[in-house]
Amino acid sequence: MAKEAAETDTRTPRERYRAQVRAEVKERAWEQIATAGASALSLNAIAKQMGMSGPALYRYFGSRDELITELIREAYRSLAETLRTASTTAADLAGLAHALRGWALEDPQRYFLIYGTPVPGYHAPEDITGIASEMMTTLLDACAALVPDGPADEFSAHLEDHRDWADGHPAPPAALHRALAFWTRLHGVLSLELAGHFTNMGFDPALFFAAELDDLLANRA
Amino acid sequence: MAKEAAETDTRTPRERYRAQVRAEVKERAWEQIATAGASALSLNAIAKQMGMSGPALYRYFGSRDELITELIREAYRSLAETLRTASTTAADLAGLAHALRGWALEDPQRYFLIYGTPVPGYHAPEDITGIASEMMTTLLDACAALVPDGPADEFSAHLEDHRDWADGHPAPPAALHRALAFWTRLHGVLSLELAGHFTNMGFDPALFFAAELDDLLANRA
DNA sequence: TGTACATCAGTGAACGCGCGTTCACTGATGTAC
DNA sequence: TGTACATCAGTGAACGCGCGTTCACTGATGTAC
Repeated sequence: MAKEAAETDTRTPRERYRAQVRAEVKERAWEQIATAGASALSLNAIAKQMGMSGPALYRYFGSRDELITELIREAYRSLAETLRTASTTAADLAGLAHALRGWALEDPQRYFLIYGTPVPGYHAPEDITGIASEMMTTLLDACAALVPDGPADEFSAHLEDHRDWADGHPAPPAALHRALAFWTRLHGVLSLELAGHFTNMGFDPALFFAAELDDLLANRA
Repeated sequence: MAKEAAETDTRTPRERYRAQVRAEVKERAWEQIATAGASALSLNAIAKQMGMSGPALYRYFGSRDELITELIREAYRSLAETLRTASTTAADLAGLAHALRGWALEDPQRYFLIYGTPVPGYHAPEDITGIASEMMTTLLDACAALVPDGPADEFSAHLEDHRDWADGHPAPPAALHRALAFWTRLHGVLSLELAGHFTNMGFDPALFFAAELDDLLANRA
């Protein structure tokens, strides 16, 4: 999945085993999250599921919070990776949009883990911010390729002076604006769809998503 | 707040007292939700805060779930009411948008209670759907007043045949489309803002919200 | 106005549950000579 | 190749916690005659 498979594994058997158990713990955790949401995630339950005792997991994760943090990292990485892959096969915004939607529908609770209701107490470690913004790079690439740097609207002007989040990306302000709108508009549709707010409303969520995407693609200044 | 104050109160003292305690329970519940999120809501904690024993609350609410359901109802009603009020003073979409934003910022966790991550197990009682869609009526009124029923795009055509959710509202398809977009786009910006995804990004969320609103107001077919 | 009864708010004890987490320990696996 | 030691995965018992919820009961408040 990540590294190229060719290079020989220099890890000791113990290290390999550790990594394997850690992976299984996370796998079970994802199952739990998919079924009952992140708030229901329980170390003891995972341990039981794996046929071991609760305290055993403390060999692998320092605490419940540490596990959740790791899962959040994994989710952000997975999303970024998905978009990156999509951008290599079809480097347009439509491709990214559908990759995003697919990723979200694949596991709604994973989507909500990163973009859903924040737990008032929890504060993510610093490195998360960086990983979270990785996906923006792909988005900005696609937007920069598209926008003809037309006359900037008011907010684009504001973005020109507040582009820290773009992390040095050379995209013109209009592209920054479009990347932001891409993100928030599709999130708007997706999150409401995943949360079930469209059920019983009658229309087809996929068509609505497509319509929002079309509007995003329409290049008007 | 609700009914006109003039009409004499026909309730017995006991009924009045009951209503008062119920109200206080809900008030404390809202405090708890605002501070620690809905998942942390605890009947026992509320009871302790009110200086009574845990089981006492079961005189007022059948269960924890019943209390939460009541809070959800209250949130939907409050939002609908807020928009309704806004529409009487300034009956345009901009007024509604700012009322919505104000309402959301007033208590982010209340916003998330209805529009945030759904708990996989929980299923709201039927009457909630109706209350939830009340706010749509106000939205549709404002949109119908605005849209000149121009040539419909593809999704509007789809909406023409799938307008159950509009509950008989006579708004033209383009207005339906705009009402939906209004809802989901502003939700997109708001929910990400409230969840803190814009912090450290540098730009001003209020300006971005305004930009999205402007785009919504721009009348193009 | 006073007495007899019904209603109902609130208490305290209890049940059963699962949680995160610590600790001292066993036993297997790896390492060094 | 064999022995002595160190590392470390996993166990079981335990702590303390708070939760939702039930139940039998007390005592105050309201109602009917």
